[in-house]
Amino acid sequence: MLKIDRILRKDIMTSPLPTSRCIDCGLHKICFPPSFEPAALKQLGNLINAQKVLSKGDSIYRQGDSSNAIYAVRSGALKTVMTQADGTTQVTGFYLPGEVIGLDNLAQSHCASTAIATEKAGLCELPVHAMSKLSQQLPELQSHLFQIMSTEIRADYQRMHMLSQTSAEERLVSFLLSWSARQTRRRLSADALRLTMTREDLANYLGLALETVSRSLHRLQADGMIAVAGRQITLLDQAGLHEHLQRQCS
Amino acid sequence: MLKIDRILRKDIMTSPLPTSRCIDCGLHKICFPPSFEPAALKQLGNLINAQKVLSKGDSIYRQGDSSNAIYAVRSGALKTVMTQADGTTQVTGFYLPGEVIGLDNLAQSHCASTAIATEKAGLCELPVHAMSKLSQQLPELQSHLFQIMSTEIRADYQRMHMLSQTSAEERLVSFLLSWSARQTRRRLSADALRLTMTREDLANYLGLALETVSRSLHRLQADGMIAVAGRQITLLDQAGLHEHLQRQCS
DNA sequence: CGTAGCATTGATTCTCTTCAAGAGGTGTGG
DNA sequence: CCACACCTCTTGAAGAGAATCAATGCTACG
Repeated sequence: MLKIDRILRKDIMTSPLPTSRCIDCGLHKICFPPSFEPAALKQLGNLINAQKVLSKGDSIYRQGDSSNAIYAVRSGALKTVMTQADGTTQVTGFYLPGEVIGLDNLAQSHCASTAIATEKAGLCELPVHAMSKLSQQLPELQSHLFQIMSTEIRADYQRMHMLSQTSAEERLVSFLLSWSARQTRRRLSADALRLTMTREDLANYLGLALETVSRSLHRLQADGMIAVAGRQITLLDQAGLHEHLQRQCS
Repeated sequence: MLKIDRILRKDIMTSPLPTSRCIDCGLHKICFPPSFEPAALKQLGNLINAQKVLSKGDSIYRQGDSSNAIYAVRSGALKTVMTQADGTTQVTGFYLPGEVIGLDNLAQSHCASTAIATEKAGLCELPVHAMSKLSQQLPELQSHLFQIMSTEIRADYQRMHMLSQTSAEERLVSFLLSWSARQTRRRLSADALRLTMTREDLANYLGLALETVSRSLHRLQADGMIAVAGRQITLLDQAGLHEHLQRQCS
């Protein structure tokens, strides 16, 4: 018998649980550091209360929803978007398998953003309450949560620097290199990038106009640094790209 | 007998501990939510291993230092600064009494930024290790830490939106209003702001040139929204300032 | 095969930066 | 107590980079 907690949107499927054990998941070494004992992983797996499947365009939670879970991405890709009081929006992040969504909702009553699948995606739902409790017993889990949150904060500072101090081209380069690093983490090619978002979302994320993204990519291609084929981007000269970031100082 | 763990800089004073009990601190209702039991507060106070006093320009920790504590500001003001690989810097935050510095170092081995007093400041040092342990016993402390971290992440998203989507004037206005809110939290005037940083640091924080900050303040003054007298800024028309942010959409 | 969403390219406009000079304010030493 | 130096802030003029407006091209999906 399938216990369906609550169907938020008609098109979010809740699959049965038998395979929902972290230890069986090919991503567990990415989601959680190797220091985790199998026993701990099993406990963690036990508290996953549902695996969700989203089709492109579906949202796993929406801004204003009451927040009671965080999510680990198993497959596919998502973005998070915040709508401001003035109606403008900000894309706050892109998420790939092995990454965690919803840290900004942890210990908060309502969601501050909306998480949308940019392609068909599968997620594990981790109820906040149960996870807090488990963290009380597993110091390594608590510490891991502190760690991914502080890492997120650091990454945010990095991004603010990028948004406020660098040129359009530099932003693109730094984004591409970080995307490459994320692909590497997933054991994918460091050079053949497959972007999961539209130019518009990327532009919003980088604080640029979408035309500027297009033009900057074009310029990088003209310089022989990359090859652009729609969302398929190949890094031809990683060293050169890194140099691009080390702005020449006097 | 005074146990001095380690003096990082010659000019950081370590004062004796007798008054280091949160419950005695006028700020404890700001540092920690009212839900904290007196007993919990006392335990927390017990783990403060030093109160530090910094004079203007001193740093409590530096980028690259090994990180083993977070800090609560008791008095004065500080800023945090990150130096990038390319030598440029980013001011990542300004801190006032009752606020917590160093969340980005929690569960990380090294500090990613430097915390500098922008005026004489007093801080409580909270050793991370002891605090993690205590969080294992006090669910409310763990939850409070999760909460301030997720709040920080949300604020960062907000700031990214500001940095990437708004005009110089809007950034100033949004900064002034948020500064006003922070003064209110400390039961200070919501209108008579006393900024603690130079125009240069503010400009860097907002992603602008310092000349632009100066000019934008001038314009806001000309519009009768504020009165500028160096770092003393008076909000003359809060409603008008709020309108400034609700960009007129079609 | 046609349409809709996504992406590229071009021309123009505008905001902010940069460079430059000078004014105000503060602290230190004579 | 004043003078000088240093730091901070203001103001002006010129230029650069990105946004905006507009049109066209591409691709994928029904």
